[in-house]
Amino acid sequence: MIDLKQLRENPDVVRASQTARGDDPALVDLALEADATRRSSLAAFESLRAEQKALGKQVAKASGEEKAELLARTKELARQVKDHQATANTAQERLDEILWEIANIAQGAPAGGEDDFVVLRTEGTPRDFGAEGFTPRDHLDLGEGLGAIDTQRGAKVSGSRFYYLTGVGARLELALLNMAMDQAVAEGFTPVITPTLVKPETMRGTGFLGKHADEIYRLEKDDLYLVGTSEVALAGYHADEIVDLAGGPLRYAGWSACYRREAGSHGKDVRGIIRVHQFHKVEMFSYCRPEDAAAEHERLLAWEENMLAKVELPYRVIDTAAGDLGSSAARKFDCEAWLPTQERYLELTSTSNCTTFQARRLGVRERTEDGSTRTVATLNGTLGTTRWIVAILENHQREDGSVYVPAALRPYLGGLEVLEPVKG
RNA sequence: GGAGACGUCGCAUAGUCAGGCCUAGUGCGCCACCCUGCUAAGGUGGUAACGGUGCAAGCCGUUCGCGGGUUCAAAUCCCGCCGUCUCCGCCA
Repeated sequence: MIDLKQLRENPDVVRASQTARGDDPALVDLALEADATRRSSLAAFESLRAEQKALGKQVAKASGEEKAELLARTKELARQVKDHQATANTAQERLDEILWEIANIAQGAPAGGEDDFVVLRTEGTPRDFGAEGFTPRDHLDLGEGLGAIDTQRGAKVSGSRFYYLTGVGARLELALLNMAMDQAVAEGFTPVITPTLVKPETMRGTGFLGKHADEIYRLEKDDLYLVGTSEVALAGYHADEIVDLAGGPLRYAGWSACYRREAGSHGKDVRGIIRVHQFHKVEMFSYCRPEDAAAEHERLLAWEENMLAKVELPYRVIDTAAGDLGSSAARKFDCEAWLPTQERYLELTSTSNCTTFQARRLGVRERTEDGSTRTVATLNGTLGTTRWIVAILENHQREDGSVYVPAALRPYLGGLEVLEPVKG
């Protein structure tokens, strides 16, 4: 949720952000209107309520005829108080409804939609398989050859977009995620294994129940949601708390399974494990002071790039356009690895600066030096996911179907330097 | 799944049975000041969040797990929900 004070003082900034995102700028005026209604109705209720309380005290002291007369007056007053309270409540609810619909204010992100990103940098050079004299195989071919990926049985047991990781596939995922965890811990993150089922208010607070609510699994019977990322559980971790940021940002590295319905992506990335309903991820999450958020965002990006360097992948960094941010982010950087068989870049990491948007919805504040409280900023970023296996297999494949293991990963694979095919 | 106990201002606790003097008391902790040549001890005052209003000091409202209800008036009475703990059952 954006800051109501800011909306009052700089409505144009919010309107511009809504427009850049392709959202409705008229919401801003609806909010201002609702806020005015709320304030006037609240003032009316509060003065009546004060009068009622004062009269109530007199009732307690009075007796006899005097009391009867007071009771008559105060009865009528009570009725009015109730009416005004209802009006004030309605106005408050109306305002909340609108405020919860307004997305975070984009900051520095290019305007436009999914295709309007800006490429910030390109790192590493894709291999020239033509020069090497062979046609690269895609990750599923390779994965099946290695006995690492089994989508057939995944579909048999759970349906499309499910898979088994077996043998070196399972080991590779564990290796990658353990390496990610170790890096995070070395950088001072607190490792956390999070719940993957959360209550509606937590899911709503993180901003995932807006336009993309269809992406999320919901357990109707229990009124719980399956998280699409541990960001959700980590954002909720300090909900309704006043945290201490005097010693710097609070940084958590979440390890969790992630679940996505992939509604509306029928026919897209149907082969292999690029786009699946369940995967595993190590996610960085940071609570910091609002003025430190931009710098923290750069740090999260740098840590992501560290991981990409360790697995020796060519990638580019993009600055996501406003319309592709998701409702909570003010800015988002994605790292996309080169995918040789599709000759395109594939998102491997995503880091978002949610400024105070999520924290305000979730009630995460800090104590300032003057003793007051204020909302903190939250950020998140990917350190590793199952999908990385796709890029690792394809980029590090050799003509015989074996796969080179990046040096940094070897300690996590018992020293294995090459993944060898299990058959022909 | 069954039974019971509990949920109060950072922590601990009083208040709930008998609704109004609760503007939620007390202790601890914390902060400021005073006193004591230092330290210990002591004294005085302060000590929540959110919102409204005001240039400001301040004033007002809301919040006693959450949501409803009864009443002129609810921490207190009634209903529903959530959470914690204990015991029993069931399953690891």
